[in-house]
Amino acid sequence: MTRKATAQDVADLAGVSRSAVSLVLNGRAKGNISEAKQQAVIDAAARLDYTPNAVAQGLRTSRTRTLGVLTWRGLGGLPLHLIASALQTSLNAGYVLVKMYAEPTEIDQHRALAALGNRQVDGLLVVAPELSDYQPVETMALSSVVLLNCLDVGHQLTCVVPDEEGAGARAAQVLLDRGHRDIGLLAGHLDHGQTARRVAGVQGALAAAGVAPAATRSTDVRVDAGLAAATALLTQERPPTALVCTNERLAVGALFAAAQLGLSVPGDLSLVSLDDREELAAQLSPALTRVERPDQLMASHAAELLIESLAAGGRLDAQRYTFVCPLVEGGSVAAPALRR
Amino acid sequence: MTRKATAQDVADLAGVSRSAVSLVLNGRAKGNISEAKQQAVIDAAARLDYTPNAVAQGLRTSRTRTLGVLTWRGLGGLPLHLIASALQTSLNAGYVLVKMYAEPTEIDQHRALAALGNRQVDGLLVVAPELSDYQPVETMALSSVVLLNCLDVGHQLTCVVPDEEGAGARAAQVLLDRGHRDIGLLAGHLDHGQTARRVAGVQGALAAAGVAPAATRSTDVRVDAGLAAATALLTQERPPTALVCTNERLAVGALFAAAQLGLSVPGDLSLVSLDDREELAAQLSPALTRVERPDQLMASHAAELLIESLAAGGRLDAQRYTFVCPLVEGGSVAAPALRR
DNA sequence: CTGAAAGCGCTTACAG
DNA sequence: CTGAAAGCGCTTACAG
Repeated sequence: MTRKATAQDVADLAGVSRSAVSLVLNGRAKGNISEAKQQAVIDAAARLDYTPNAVAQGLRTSRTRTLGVLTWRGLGGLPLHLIASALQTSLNAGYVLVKMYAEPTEIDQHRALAALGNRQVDGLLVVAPELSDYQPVETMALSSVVLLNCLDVGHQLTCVVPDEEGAGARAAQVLLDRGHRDIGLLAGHLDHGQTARRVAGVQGALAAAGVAPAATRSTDVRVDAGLAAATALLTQERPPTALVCTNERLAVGALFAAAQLGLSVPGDLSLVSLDDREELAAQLSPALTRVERPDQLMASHAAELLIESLAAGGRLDAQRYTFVCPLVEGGSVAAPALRR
Repeated sequence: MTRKATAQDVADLAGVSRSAVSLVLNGRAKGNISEAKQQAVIDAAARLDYTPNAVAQGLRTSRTRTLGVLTWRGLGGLPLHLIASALQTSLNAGYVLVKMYAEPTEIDQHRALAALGNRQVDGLLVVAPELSDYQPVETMALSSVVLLNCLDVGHQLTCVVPDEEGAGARAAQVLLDRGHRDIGLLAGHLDHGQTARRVAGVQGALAAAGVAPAATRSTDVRVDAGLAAATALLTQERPPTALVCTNERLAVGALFAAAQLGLSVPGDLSLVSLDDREELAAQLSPALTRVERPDQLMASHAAELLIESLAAGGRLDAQRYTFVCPLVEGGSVAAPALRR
């Protein structure tokens, strides 16, 4: 922020030309600049605390070492954790992120892409708040793009996504393995792609095991809604012995329902949650057995794909990288209690 | 991302010089360019979908319309919500944010500032995860800097902060007003600046009302720790009739404790929480009466201060803007139950 | 082995 | 009223 040294300053101090400074500092001095002068440049640069002006570099090379991030607000807000993880990886690689919000409408997307284009971003990361299909704006095909947590309907772009259906199946399987056959399901709205996939995974696993479909309550993804829905399920004539929750907040509500009904978890009721990395499930008592979305891994991978393709100067393939959601054992699952 | 039109392209199409394009598009044509040519430029720019290359503009004018954000990880993670709010405001004003993580150590801060300096950011927003004192790196004094959620110990910089002590006092006052005299306090670690301020506010209000200090439990800011601490307080010989929680996660724990002990809220126990805008308190049953930190207002204000000072070309004063944390009524406070 | 020159795309005095 | 020129700081062919 203070008046910065330029390559000319370094050249003057080292007694060489501006070009020599550039060559030495970019590692292309070998066979071009004498050893003595190389050292002089390095010393001068250190003395002046010189680092090249990235704006000028960007203009000259048309590589800004900047990545655009296009994101928008979902039911659970912005995908801040995904973006933060991608940022970490990018910073480590010397890239900087410029984030833009844009509703998934043509017009908004165009405006945002234009803004990023002006800034000469080298690549673009599209980060969805919840797993969904994505209709890319046409201009995207031309540049380096990676979709994170959404799928390109046209199969033209690289996508990094969690296996939400597998996550649902895994959650159900934990309960099946312990002997549960009456399983309830607390879910967000079913017309929501992410929820639909999770629910499909749960029901699919039950069907595969020859077990009746889970009695399902679909609500807002809120603690209080989860409490109400779980209470309704648990006060039925023949209540389930276990619940799967598609989101952490619903699981918090379910745990409240159990506490209010005097049910112990996992003694009277087993609970498994799918986890959006809000870090709630891990802090409950008992900590919930859960299937976690690997935000950190997915985001790092997406950023790396983008950065590596940039370094290689190559186009990205249209591959889909699907990440397994791992099971994390908590203390909320036990064998079902004997029926009264 | 596709090959963009340049000012030269517009000039060619409009039949004028490059300078004319620049003047017209920057609103400085008046008295310099004839009406007819102005219109020709405007039409040509529209036809070519021309917008000036921000990198070139930045190099030429040394104003990049980019703001640096310096932040780090606190006990509750990164201040993502504060940053998101600041981003919203900045984007609306045509500014873009470049975020850097840096531990609050000299060396890390220097490295991050150097990276931002290379990128020629116009100003800097320092965003702390929890209210704290901040020792600015010396180079900062020279540029446009606003501190968000932290205080410059040297009183040289503009700061935007919440009134945490006032928030604590307000929370306590709600309970005092309803007639509570036995008030317990669930707090994070007391050596933590933010927690210390909140606790001081609570105890100060009690003292001012001539009430005995709150029995205090200090724990990690986690749901399970809150549950354990609340259980301990509520199973004492003479339990408090109300609890203040310094954080939402502790409040969730307290509500679990009440549920497990068969205490109804607010019938048997009143609860007030300070709120870090995780939106948990609002979703509980009952929704908690709480004192909210106005993240949105603070962040917008900080961004606006910075952007306005940039537009005015002026230096920022070293003022401290302290934001009141407003009370939000929930359903978790009632008059104390009669003592058995 | 080294330095002078061109040029990325823009804005801004400066001649005419 | 208009166009040609300089220059922001850098990198990269290109002469010598």
